[in-house]
Amino acid sequence: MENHNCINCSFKSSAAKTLSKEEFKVIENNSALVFFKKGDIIFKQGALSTNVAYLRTGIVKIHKRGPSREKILRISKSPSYFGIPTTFGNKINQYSATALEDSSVCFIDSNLFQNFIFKNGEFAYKLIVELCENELNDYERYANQSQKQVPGIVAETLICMADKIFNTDRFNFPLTQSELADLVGTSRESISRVLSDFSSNKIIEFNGKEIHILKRDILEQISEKG
DNA sequence: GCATTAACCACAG
DNA sequence: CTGTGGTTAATGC
Repeated sequence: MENHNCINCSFKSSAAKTLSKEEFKVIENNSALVFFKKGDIIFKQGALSTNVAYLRTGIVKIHKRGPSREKILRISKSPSYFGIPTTFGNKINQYSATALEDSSVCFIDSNLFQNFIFKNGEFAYKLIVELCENELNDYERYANQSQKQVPGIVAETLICMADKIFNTDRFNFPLTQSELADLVGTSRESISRVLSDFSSNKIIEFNGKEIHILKRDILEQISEKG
């Protein structure tokens, strides 16, 4: 287990900021800080879940086995909890989490975590806010994605990544094309075609993993048109 | 009918 | 892992 100091951690969640010195002492002794490499599995669907997972740094994908392929449910960026539903909703993990970039994760004993929720209203409230925001985001994506055509969804996803994850129009795309297909519910081939199409129309530029959004206005139009 | 969209397959860098 | 061509099925003028 990594030596770690929670009270001085510069990656605290907004919920954790409400904890007292004493509570940090307790959390320090009942949590583990683990570093993951890109591609490492953080926890796996089907395994027993005994901890709450907090993404301290990095980016992960949350994914679940479907009837034929893997479905990517969400991309989660630090700082965020990403194992709450699977810890409290069901003893067994209902989904997997895999690091898309080098990441660090705090695993917190779930009994202790539960205790904070009981004892500390502000902590609980902050947590609920985070869970609600995630849920609303998911609803938004589901509503859009089930009705847009492939270019529309891909455009939406690129814009979302630029705005919410990387905060720039030029970034290293964290997913393979096949994973992007699993995220938006289409085929790998369609993704390849749409990206080439965007590229030949000079809407985006990409070589390998690096994506550069050249014409954001057009991309937004495509996203809205569906 | 004819066009469009996208999935599935196959094969090649 | 990605790019492309052929084929097929569904849907919409």
